[in-house]
Amino acid sequence: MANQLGSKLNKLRKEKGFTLESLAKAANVSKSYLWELENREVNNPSAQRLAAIADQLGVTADFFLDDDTSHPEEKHLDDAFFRGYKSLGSQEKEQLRKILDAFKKS
Amino acid sequence: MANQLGSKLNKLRKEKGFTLESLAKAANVSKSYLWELENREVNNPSAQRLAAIADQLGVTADFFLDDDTSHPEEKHLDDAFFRGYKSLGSQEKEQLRKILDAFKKS
DNA sequence: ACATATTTTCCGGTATACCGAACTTAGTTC
DNA sequence: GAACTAAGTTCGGTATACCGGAAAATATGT
Repeated sequence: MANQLGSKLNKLRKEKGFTLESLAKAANVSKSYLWELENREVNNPSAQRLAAIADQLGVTADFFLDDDTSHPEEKHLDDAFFRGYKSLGSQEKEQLRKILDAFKKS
Repeated sequence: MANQLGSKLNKLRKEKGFTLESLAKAANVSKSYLWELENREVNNPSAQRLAAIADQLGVTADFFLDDDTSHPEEKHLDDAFFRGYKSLGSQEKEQLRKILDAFKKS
């Protein structure tokens, strides 16, 4: 599994129930290249492709870039959530906002 | 100036008082390539290089990647929502995340 | 107007990101 | 235990990311 990016990617992919091929298709990458990302010693994917992959896995691109020293886990969950939220239509956003307000009052 | 990434980069670089050469040196990139990023029609920098550049400019790599689709007024609402979300406890965040996932599937 | 210092643009070459398709391995069913 | 299937692995080739250095262009001083 070789490198930092590789092991993170492999772990996340399996957690999300993706196979190399299914994730490759979803993120518009070849599965052979996906495999290289997970297994080769050194690699240097383009920002666009990495972002596409990260997107499918529900995280942000820098999740794969940061060396996790402190506890970025929650931060990345938050960022991913926010990105998902932004992709919604306005009436759905509105519903989420109301739910949030309800939470804040308890 | 051609592309989205390019104009953002050029603007930010000048705001921060960098010349092509000084930023290139700071971010460990060749100045010629920096120029290409700013001026060529199409380009596809690696995540690492883009992150290094973004770092020197005091932004995150995603800054160059997101297409700013949402309108500025909506953006304000979004940011406020995100701030509220982050102030929640992890259980409540988790619930919101599940609701978001449900929305995304429709 | 001329020198010269600074920044930007151009270009040839090399390394490698990324691909398609073939091959291997591991499960599953009969 | 052969025959299918789905997942993972390997590999040759092509496009392009990225570089060094040279040439324009632009700014600054005299």
